[in-house]
This record gives sequence, C-alpha cells and structure tokens, in this order.
Amino acid sequence: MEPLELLECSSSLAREPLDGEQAAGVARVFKALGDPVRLRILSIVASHQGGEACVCDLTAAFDLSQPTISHHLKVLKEVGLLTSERRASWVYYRVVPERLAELSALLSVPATV
Amino acid sequence: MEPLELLECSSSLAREPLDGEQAAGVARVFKALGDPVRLRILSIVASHQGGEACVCDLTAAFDLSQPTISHHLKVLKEVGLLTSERRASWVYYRVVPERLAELSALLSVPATV
DNA sequence: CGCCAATATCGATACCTATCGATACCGTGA
DNA sequence: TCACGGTATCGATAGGTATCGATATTGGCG
Repeated sequence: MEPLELLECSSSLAREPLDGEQAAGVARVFKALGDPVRLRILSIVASHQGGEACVCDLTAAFDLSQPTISHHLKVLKEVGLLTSERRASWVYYRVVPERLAELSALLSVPATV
Repeated sequence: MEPLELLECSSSLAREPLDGEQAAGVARVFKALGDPVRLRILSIVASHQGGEACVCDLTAAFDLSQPTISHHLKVLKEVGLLTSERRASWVYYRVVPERLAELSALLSVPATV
C-alpha cells in the first residue's frame, strides 16, 4: 500500500529539514506508535515465540474488546509495521524489522555538528 | 517534568513486552512525533545553524499562526524532545539528542531471534 | 451442507487535538 | 516608566480517533 522507504536515502532528522510530504509520511508511522495499546501489541508480537503472534494471543493480553484489538492491528499494518498471514482459522502477525530500522535510523543523531 | 529514561535499562521493544506504564510513557513521546508540523519543527531545529532556532525562525517556515507554532513547541518540550532558553527578546530551542537516542534504541531490532 | 470459532467491518459515541483570533506576559530601548 | 516586539496562554471550534456492541466474513469440521 506504500513503499517501504520513508525517505529516499538520507537517514537522520538532523541532516536537513524534512519537506511537507516527507514529514506527512513519517508522521503517519509515528502516530501509529503513539498509542500505548499499539506499542504493547508491537512489543508482544516482537518478543513472542517465533516472532509472531495470533490475534487470540493479543486479545487475551488486554482488557479490550476483540474489535478494538483488530482496529489497532489494522493501523499498525497500514503503516507497514506489521504483516499478517492467515493459517487455518488463525491470523498471525509479525513485525517488519526493516520498518523499525528505518525509524531508528531517522532518530539516530549524528554527534552534535 | 519527567525523568529522561523511558525504560529502566532495557533497550528494545522486542526484548520483552512493555507493561502498561512503560507503554504509556513511550507513547506520549511518539504521539508528539506523530504530527507533520512537529516533525518538521524538530528537523528544522536539529539542522539549523548552531543546533538551535528561535521561534521567529519557525513561524517564518510555516503557513501557520504563531500561537499554533508555540503550541507545537510546548508539546515537544513537554515530552523532553526540545529544550528552550530565552536570550534577550528571543527564545531559542534545541533538540535533546539523548531523547532521540533513547527512541532510536527502542526501535532498533536485534537480528531476528 | 450447515454450524462453530476466529477475525474483520460497521455505526455510534465520547473524548482528544490542531488550529485560530484575542489577549496576556515579558524583555528591551527610548 | 512607557511603548513595542517577541512569545505564551486562553477559549472556541471543527475534525479525528479509541472504544464498544452488533454483525459480516472466513475456514474447518461433523
């Protein structure tokens, strides 16, 4: 739904000012991270056995309705932080490490210039 | 207003699931980054001559009212991403590199386990 | 073929927030 | 001390979103 590269090639926020379009793309991803439930979902999936978790694992981990968890999974998937795969009746989610790495690089500050 | 350490000592989201309190703290910071204007402010300040920019530099860079820029600066400051210093009539903002580094570390994925 | 369990979508609602104009605050210089 | 320019705060408003219950969808199984 969207190319994986948030910025063409540069890495850091401090390199040069983001233009409006770049900022809008990056902001979408950070906005997805800006919710405690989604952060916990991400960390549960990332640290889960085998690097994946099914929706039932996640609904069990929260005191929230199943539609709410499904909504958060959709948000994380839309910004490229998660992928999903259906196997039998269950849907398994995995993190996209390249996406996290992109964000990590964006925030890594080269020693104060 | 808040200790700088988002997590006690661990580094990565994938290490182990965040608890609710940790997630809430981290989410506040990512939420601040989840707005295109704030991302651009941050990148303008970070890449500005001398590592600092005054409010007048920022209001000039956007087609937004001065109170709106001031609001965004307050949000970034409240989550520890910016500091400010008044000199004469002007207020200068700087990024807090440690804060960016924390987030960067949080998102850095150890090779798929 | 029809039922059941797992997941996704829909519609409604209460809360949050980005934005503005108006105004208050605060150094500086006359 | 007063006026002025730079910045912050306030109050209002329009649009966004997290959450829910109800319902649709999908695949396995008897």
